[in-house]
Amino acid sequence: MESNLAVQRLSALAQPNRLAVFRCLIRCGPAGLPAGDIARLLDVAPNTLSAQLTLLAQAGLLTRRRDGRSIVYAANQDAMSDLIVYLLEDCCAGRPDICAPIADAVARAACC
Amino acid sequence: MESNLAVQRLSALAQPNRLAVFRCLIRCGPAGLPAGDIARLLDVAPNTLSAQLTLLAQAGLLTRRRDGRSIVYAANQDAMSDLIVYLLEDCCAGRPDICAPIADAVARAACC
DNA sequence: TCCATATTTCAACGAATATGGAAGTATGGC
DNA sequence: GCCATACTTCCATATTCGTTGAAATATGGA
Repeated sequence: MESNLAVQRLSALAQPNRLAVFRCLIRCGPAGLPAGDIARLLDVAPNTLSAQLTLLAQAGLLTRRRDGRSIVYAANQDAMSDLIVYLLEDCCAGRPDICAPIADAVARAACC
Repeated sequence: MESNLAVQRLSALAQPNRLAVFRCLIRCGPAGLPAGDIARLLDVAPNTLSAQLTLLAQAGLLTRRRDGRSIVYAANQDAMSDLIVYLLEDCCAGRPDICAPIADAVARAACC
């Protein structure tokens, strides 16, 4: 993954509403949610939310598809794993004792 | 981890220079690097870098200690693991098939 | 076709951020 | 004490970001 893309994704997530949107969609899984439902759930103006969704989608963190009058957004898990892998890269310079704590934490986080 | 803290950490990482600083320090491990060395490595003005280091440290992503005339910065791995755990939280709403790809990617990323 | 719903785009404003010059603080050596 | 080194803090400026009202687009139903 390129550094620019990582920054773009981190920027997209680095805002309270956008992080909430993303986490909400992560929990929804591939089914996703229409923009309107997200706006209601998070109590954000539709046009404001639209800008936020666009930003997340441009960063590759969300996918969008039309379903009738609604536009359904869903989290892109690959983008998320790529970002995490990038952040963990080269974390111990070959010394396992250094990054063992991180590896442990990640293993515990595996939710399934 | 609180949402606010997650946003603060994501914001701190969401800038090319700061991400480079953090990755550089992750690779250095607990030994860390003096501010001046980082400035030279990344070719950033000392005062600009100082502001960036302060921001990363305030987010808890870096620790600092004085060593003679130098101030040595090191990556805080716990902060990083906490952030990653937070980002992975609730990722599959109880359905293992959904987040298996993420779990796989993270397992592959375990560098040691 | 006409209307209502769902969402986006545009333009503009205030707020927050990034950077750099200049001055300040802390440490170590003479 | 004095000076050089290593960083930081302060301040001003330019840029970017987030939000909102208003207008535009797309879809589905009567």
